[in-house]
Amino acid sequence: MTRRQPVAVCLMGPTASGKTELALALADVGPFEIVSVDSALVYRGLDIGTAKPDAEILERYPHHLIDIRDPVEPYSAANFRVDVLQVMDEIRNRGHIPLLVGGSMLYFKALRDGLADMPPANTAIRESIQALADEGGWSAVHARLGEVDPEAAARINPNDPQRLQRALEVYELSGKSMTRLHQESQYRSGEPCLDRNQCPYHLCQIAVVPPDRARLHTRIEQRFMKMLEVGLVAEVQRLYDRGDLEPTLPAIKAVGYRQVWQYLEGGCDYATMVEKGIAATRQLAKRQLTWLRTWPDIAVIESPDSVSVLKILKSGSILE
RNA sequence: GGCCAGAUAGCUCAGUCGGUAGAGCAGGGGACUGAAAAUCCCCGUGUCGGUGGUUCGAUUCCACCUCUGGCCA
Repeated sequence: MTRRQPVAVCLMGPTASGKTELALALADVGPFEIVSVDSALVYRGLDIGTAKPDAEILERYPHHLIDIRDPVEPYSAANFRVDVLQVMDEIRNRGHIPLLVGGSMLYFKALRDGLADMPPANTAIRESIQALADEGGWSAVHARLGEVDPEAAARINPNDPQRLQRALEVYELSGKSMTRLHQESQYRSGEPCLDRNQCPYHLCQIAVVPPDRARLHTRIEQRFMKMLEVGLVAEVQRLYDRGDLEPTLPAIKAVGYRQVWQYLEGGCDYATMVEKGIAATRQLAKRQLTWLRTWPDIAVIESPDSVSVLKILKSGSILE
């Protein structure tokens, strides 16, 4: 079977579902190079709490897009799309197949569907919008957005500061509404515009979806307790002690880090921190499963079993 | 042993001047375009500790009992 597009394999699934071990097993038997699709693994120094593979594993199984940012530098889905396409091309040029593994579903979506051509985040603009919110509440931001982008204002909940801020930011930076930029990226001269958004790879998408939520919850709890045992608090303490990191940064808002940070600040006791950290991980898994439930063109497996994955890859003619 | 305060959703608690009850957290479902491990939306029936009594009617008032705190011995 011939394909016009090169192939890449996507391994998706909620946190603690066993994606990493599965990827390692596949790398042993196929011409794969592992690419992390994870918004927290990109940060250096976030190791234990992100369940990042240890140095020895990374030595034997190189992972792309891990440890590519300092925690002070925010990473984004747009950055990811640029980086991942470049990495995938390099892998392809070596005659290998990209094995994309992770749980950041927006990143997978950005790769698959592309992103509209919009200005990147801008600190100064965000601060000015935050100032407007501090003064008049987020309803004031919502009202302002209603003047420049009524469709976005109708779509975005007035209580959703992140999306309100972004939508207004896009207008302030470009002079065009987010709604209009979104439309312009889909159509150019009245014709569907696919060159920018289309994914140049054929994606074979496989998801690990544990059928038993209670068991997943148990795994999550055990894994968090293990992280604490092997030094999660000390790891966050090192980040805390740097002095240049803020709890508003994406890296520090990551599951586990946010809760331990709060504990280190004296915001809660140890037991509460543990409880909140576990709950936050369960909630993350739930959101990831929500994405997966309606994700198109996906092969679902119930456990991280490399045999069933190989069967899928062979039936799709991705492996011999 | 005596006195006092509690006992209501998985947890912490509010409340019902007597007409069978509601918040936060947890949990479930959903949304998702440069912060996404983020951000936001929707979802609350539970022998109101047990047994009796008063009452048309008790989770609410009364008595006793059980349990948990605290104080006094």
